[in-house]
Amino acid sequence: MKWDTLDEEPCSLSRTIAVVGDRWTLLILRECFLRVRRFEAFQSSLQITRHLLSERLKKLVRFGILRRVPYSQAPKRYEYILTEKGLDLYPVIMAMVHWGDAHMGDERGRPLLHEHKICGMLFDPVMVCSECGEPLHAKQVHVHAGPGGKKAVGSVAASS
Amino acid sequence: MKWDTLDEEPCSLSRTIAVVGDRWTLLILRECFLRVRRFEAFQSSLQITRHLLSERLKKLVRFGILRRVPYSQAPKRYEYILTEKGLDLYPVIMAMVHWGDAHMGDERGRPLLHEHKICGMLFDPVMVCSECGEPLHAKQVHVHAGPGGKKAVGSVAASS
DNA sequence: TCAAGTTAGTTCCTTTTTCAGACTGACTGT
DNA sequence: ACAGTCAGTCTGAAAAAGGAACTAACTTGA
Repeated sequence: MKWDTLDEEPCSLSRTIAVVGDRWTLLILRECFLRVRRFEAFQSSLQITRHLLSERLKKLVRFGILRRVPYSQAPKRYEYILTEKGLDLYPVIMAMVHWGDAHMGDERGRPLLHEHKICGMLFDPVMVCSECGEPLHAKQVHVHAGPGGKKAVGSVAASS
Repeated sequence: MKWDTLDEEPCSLSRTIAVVGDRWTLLILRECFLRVRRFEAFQSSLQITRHLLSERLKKLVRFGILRRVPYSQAPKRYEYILTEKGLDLYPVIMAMVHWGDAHMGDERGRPLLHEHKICGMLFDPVMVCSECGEPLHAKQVHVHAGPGGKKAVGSVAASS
């Protein structure tokens, strides 16, 4: 598996990793979800080197996750705004936040709490089945080769 | 933000990234969920260098995501098995797979299909609110500083 | 009008990580 | 005795990341 052709693998996880699976990308996206939009703001809140930030923003624009939108003509200045494709990464980030809350916490409690504006409650994100609505567990899922797949694979029962 | 102290940041996303946010770890975990357990099997299916595989497995054991279990005494041989903490990463991987299916597909269709053994249907994973059960969207979530947080932050309305 | 500040990068050099592949050691099966 | 398996380790080269100064095009305030 080559790192620079990961987005051509017949595996949706590989393709996602090709986009968000490097050292800074998910942290940049967290800032986007916290409404950070400008180069200097990303740089100072993440302490990422300017060079790498520049590269990562270009990559996210290239993959259609951020849009580079001018907000000043002279001098030319741009801000970076999540597209629909970028907004759709919210579940990925929330899944990681939730795992961190559950398994990487310290004695001080969780760093952030999330309130659902729809119901007004503090909540945790839960991954459910689109068909029956039940929470998903690895051992209850069976994998089939799809049309874009290479070969059949067994059931995704986790090593127990 | 330093890469090697990311797991001490007051941010659950950073802490999760400290564990699974490097070049190979999530791909190794995908193999674990596909019931791969042995060094040679990881190596040949991922084409990862043996050195890096060894490092990554050690790291996953150190963080309590895999257990190193002997299956042969002479010669000493071990296999790597997901712990509960590791199994709990399933939603992270499924969220990424689903995003890849939705946004990185090619003309051939999705590589894998998932069947929920509970209801028998092919499904997509959906992230919902633990309190009201509605699907989550970034713009409907408001963030508050929690006990382990540093400072208050605004609402997570995505840059629109 | 002139110096200082802001913003969005680029350039250069050093350090760290990753890659590719050979090598080791303890066995097994024939 | 000899090839093969398995789980790694070692080494040197290549790629990526880090740190910090520099550039370009303005704006602001004195």
